[in-house]
Amino acid sequence: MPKLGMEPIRRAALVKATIDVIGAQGSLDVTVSQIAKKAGMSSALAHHYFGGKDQIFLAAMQQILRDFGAEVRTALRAARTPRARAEALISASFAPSCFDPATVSAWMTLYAQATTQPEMHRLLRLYQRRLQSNLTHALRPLSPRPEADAETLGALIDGLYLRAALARDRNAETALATALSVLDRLTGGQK
Amino acid sequence: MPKLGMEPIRRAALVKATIDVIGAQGSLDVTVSQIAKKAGMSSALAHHYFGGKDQIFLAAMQQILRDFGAEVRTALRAARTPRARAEALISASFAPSCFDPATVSAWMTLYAQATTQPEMHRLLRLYQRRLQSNLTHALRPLSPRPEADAETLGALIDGLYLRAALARDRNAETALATALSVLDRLTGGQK
Amino acid sequence: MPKLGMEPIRRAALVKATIDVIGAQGSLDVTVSQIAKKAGMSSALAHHYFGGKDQIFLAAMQQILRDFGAEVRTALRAARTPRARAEALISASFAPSCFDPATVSAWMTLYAQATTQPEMHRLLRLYQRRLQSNLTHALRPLSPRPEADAETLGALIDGLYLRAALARDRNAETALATALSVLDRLTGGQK
Amino acid sequence: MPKLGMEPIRRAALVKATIDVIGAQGSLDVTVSQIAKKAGMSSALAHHYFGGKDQIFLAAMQQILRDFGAEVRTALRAARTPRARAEALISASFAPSCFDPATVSAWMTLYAQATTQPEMHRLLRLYQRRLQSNLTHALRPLSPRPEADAETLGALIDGLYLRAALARDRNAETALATALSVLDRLTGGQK
DNA sequence: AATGAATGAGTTTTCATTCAT
DNA sequence: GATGAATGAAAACTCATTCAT
Repeated sequence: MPKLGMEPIRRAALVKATIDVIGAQGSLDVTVSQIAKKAGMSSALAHHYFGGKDQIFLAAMQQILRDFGAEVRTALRAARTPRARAEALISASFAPSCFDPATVSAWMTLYAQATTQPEMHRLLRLYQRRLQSNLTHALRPLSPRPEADAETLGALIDGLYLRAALARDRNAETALATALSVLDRLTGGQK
Repeated sequence: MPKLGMEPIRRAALVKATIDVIGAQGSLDVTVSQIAKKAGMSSALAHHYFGGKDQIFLAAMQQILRDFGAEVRTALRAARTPRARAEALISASFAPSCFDPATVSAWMTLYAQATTQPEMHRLLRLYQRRLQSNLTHALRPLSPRPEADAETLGALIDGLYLRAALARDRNAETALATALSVLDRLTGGQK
Repeated sequence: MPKLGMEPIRRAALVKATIDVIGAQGSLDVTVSQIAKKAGMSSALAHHYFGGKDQIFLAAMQQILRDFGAEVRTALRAARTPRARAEALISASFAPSCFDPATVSAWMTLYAQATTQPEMHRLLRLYQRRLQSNLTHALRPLSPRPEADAETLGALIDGLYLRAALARDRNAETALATALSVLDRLTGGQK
Repeated sequence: MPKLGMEPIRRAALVKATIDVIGAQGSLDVTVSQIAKKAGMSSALAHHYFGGKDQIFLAAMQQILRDFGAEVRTALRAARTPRARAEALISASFAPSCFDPATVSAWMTLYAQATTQPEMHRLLRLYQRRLQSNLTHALRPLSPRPEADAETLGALIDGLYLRAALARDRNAETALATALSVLDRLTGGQK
């Protein structure tokens, strides 16, 4: 068995460490040194593998979105009806993992940085398009205007998440219930 | 007799400069020196009048929310029916001034900082509660569940704003239309 | 009655304020603004009357030494014998007023600044010469080597004060007792 | 393999530079930049190795006391009789190295800072206790009240040092002679 | 006489980044 | 592949001092 290149291992460790550190201190004001230390290596090595702080951050965001995407896919796979698929998409957005402090901070960072950093902007758009496309597909059999309703639902999800994430009292359930009730209205309660 | 009454002038100038600088560079990574320079004074004076960077920021955010609040009140005053009041609230959220780059950056900053800075968190909650209260009041004659619908509309507005603000192509109108159409559905189209 | 010039009043207020502020915060790291505020005037006025921070400090030190000198003279006036005079000189050095935090800080400052600031050095020498002269005079009828013994006693007083002042547990009495017992030995217990 | 083991070297260089700079300018108002420059490195590195200015200062003071302690131990080792030990302790306090401008400034700084900085206070107490203990031990066979006499001698040494150090005309010898003569009196001239 | 206004020069401190080994 | 060493550049903040009124 050949000795594996360290690169993917190191990169993964750094990405995980980034998310951990952001979560631990609930803020994006983390230093490369903190991240590298958490990942068990020198900050010089972090630079070596990523080139710079921005890219480490970017990779961490990508990872979070990738994780989220995976959860969504898993949920979708288990859903047997269009209605179930729509519900799965909504539920995934309010899953406990989405309210992990690290995830919340990362999302807020993403929003804030999307105004200036093209890469972050691209990432955010990617997430939005994917959600839009998934929702549209699920709503097609249920709604006369699937695109428009998907847009509405997507925005509603984001807005509800924003509020639930920033409220100290974890009311993810309320947010979820609200979103599902809107789904009901949009689809006339069809299953 | 010394030159008198500069404090409010300087403070206002600094607040304006803060918004300008954030808007101009589309990012929250602005320094006190940049702000002070833009406001035509030394950074020392900025510290003298505000005490520190955080407080300058806070004052700027408060100003933005105050401006927004004023616009909302003006719009409400012209509205003669509950329906018109609801529309006014929604329209105000998608007014051109809300899409000014400085305003957008400020909002994103607010979201990002609310996770850690208690003052910013308080400010954001204040905005949310005010919107919620205004919407509930407007919906009371139109909806059987005014609180729940206000919550839905509030979150929808935030979500739509987020998307419209971050999309480079200015589609505030689409967002507005979407929000109004949801208002229609929630109220059964009553006027 | 002519309206008195403000100058002496302001200067006195500033000197007092300086001592107060140093005492209150137990450190020489006080700003002109703090002092001026305490004295109820603007820092600009403080500069106007004193020319600069160093001079304010110097005046404060002079005041402390002047106060100490006055106490010494009062004590000497009440002393009827050489022995009583020597005791008065020693007692004055360990009077409660000498252990006032402001006084202690001022003395330490004086020592520290005497290495560089000629004015402070002069002031310290003045104090030392005066003590030396007073002690010598008091010891002349009691000791075969009044100068040498005065030197010894003077240094001992300084050393004991240094230790008592820096010890948190106020042991001025012990220090005083030690000094007096050495006086006894030097003079063979003569009264 | 990176260059290794610089930490102790850098730390030692910084400590030495601190003492040098304080000595050269005879004042405690030295900046980290000055120290770092003298030590041939960037101020950032100084912070990296020490964490902050206060800790650099503290380390410098500790070094001075350590050096002094070493001199004392060396002198004690050569002393064969109690009397010789007492003389050694006294002589060490008036050794030429104690009158090096840097050392004098450092001592004055120590006194001045001991009123506010707990670490400095601890350091000073440590020195005082060590001297006290050494003197007591040496005086035990010579004096009926070794503790009290040690206290007297210790304070006398401090007071004489203070005066000699601050007098521009180097009269360390006179101070030493005075201290030794008091030792004689306290011990009845025993050898 | 008095002061609010204003600042320049300086301080400590932080950190992403580079480099020699 | 890996790291300790090192720094430049910049940040926030402070304060004695000056000035116009």
